[in-house]
Amino acid sequence: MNIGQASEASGVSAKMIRYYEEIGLIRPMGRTGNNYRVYGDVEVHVLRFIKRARNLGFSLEETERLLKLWQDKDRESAAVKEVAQVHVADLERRIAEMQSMVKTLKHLSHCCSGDNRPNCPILDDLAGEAPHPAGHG
Amino acid sequence: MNIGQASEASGVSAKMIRYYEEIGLIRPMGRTGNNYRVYGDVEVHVLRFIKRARNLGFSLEETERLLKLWQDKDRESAAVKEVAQVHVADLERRIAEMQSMVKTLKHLSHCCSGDNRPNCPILDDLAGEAPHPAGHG
DNA sequence: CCTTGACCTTCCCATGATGGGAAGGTCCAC
DNA sequence: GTGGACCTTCCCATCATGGGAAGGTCAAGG
Repeated sequence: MNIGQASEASGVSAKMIRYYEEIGLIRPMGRTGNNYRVYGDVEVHVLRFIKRARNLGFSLEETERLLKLWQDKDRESAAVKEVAQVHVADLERRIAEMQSMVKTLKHLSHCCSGDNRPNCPILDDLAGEAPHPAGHG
Repeated sequence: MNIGQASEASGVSAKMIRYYEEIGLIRPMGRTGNNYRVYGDVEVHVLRFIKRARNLGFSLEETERLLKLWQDKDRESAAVKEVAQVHVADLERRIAEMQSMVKTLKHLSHCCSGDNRPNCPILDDLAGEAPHPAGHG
């Protein structure tokens, strides 16, 4: 299987497959005589694993840890759970941060007439002249 | 006022102040004879505006639009509201995406014994062998 | 007057994950 | 043998930010 077919089968772009190889996330693939990378079902399975991890928001660094744990038959599931829980905590922190932004923005938008007049509480807030400061950071 | 003092007064790093100037977000500052940038209260106010916009999650491109609207006394508040609402929609989309990840991850973590045994539903899911596929993307 | 330290300047590089595209080699089908 | 669809490597861009080097400037204190 060439890289294009592996890409098709895994949902990971050929560009990314080469990149993952470059950064050591996946092993350098064997090459045919014409210098083409060759993939088998095992490699496609790894790529799909990576893609799913990425879809769940894991960084490539976290994905690498998960991949190693997956391939380590002596792993402790606690280690996997730890990676997941740290990631969940990070997601929840970012969600809370964004929700706070949304809350402020919705309030300001609600207070904005949104017509052809120039007066605008959103700009007033950003300019630091409003009763409802931005307050995020 | 030198760039260090403007940074102190605005909360924007000197590095970023120069960058904002470079990309045209703020006007190139006047220089003293020794080539130092000089800032006044007006510039600090602009920098604080930018910082607040960034704290609310606006991109620099959106911030530039807001800045121009702020400085346009003939603006229509509808234009400002539009920028804010588009941004809110984007935030909400990203929040929903992350919440979906959290939901899946919490479920998988809950099903994981998290002890010294290797069996792990989190890895099973990532490997595509689980009854609860990742399903994000 | 000279040193020291705290500023300032520009320039290059790095992040994280991804895409675009150029220039060149290869292979298959017609 | 030719065209098109692949493959290869290499460089550049994104977005916003920081690090750090190399060199200029200034103020305070000896």
